[in-house]
Amino acid sequence: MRVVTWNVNSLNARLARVLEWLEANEPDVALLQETKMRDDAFPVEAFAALGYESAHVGQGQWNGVAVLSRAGLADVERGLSDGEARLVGATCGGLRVYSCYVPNGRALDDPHYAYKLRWLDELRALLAARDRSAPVVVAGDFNVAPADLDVWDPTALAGMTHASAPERAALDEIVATGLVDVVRARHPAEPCFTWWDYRGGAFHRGWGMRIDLVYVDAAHAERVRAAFVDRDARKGPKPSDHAPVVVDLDL
DNA sequence: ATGTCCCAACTTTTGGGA
Repeated sequence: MRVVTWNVNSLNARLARVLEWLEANEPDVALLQETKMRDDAFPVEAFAALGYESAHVGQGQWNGVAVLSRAGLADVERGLSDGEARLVGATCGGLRVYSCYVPNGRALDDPHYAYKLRWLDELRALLAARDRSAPVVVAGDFNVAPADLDVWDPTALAGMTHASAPERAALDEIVATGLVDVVRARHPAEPCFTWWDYRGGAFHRGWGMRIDLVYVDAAHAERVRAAFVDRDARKGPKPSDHAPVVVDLDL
């Protein structure tokens, strides 16, 4: 079972690249974030032509998350209590998956930062209450770099969002529900960045962060056969500012 | 580091968000 998570930064702007990537990499399940479209605009047919069923939670201009699956798609779960289109869960052939788009936070003293922490805590509560009998993948754009290894220059992030202690503690609490960050588990020393700012030549300068994460429940983490970032997908014309993160599971 | 990209709209440029 190949699962990918990818913040596409507008599915309208990225559709050709997403379809091309799906054809080339053949994931069984794709978890998308920042589709930035309403449900009635979601390209159901384009994904169906590649063999994918889809579940989309959209709100229009901002946010928007989706699950695409070639392994079945049932028991769709839509959103948290905030009403924003930031979470969709589904069961794909026995695997429970969640596509997450965590609030950005904007700045440490911004109300949006407190909202980010509340949102992460609500996700933690949802995951703490999950059905433990099924394998689960929780993935997406968490807008948090879990450790200093996950940012190009920790000193540049001092006093900024994405690397603050409360955000990292919120991720730790999510992990404590019994999850494993499988990219970091398999690559303990490489940064494995997933996002680079469009500005300032950040990609070519190596100014990135690892904020797109894939968590697998601890009981199935040893079934991970590969976990990697497809950095090449950040290159070329009209890229997203995020790269896809791919995990292969032998379930 | 803030040099870009994407969206909406009182749209052909600006402002908000990331």
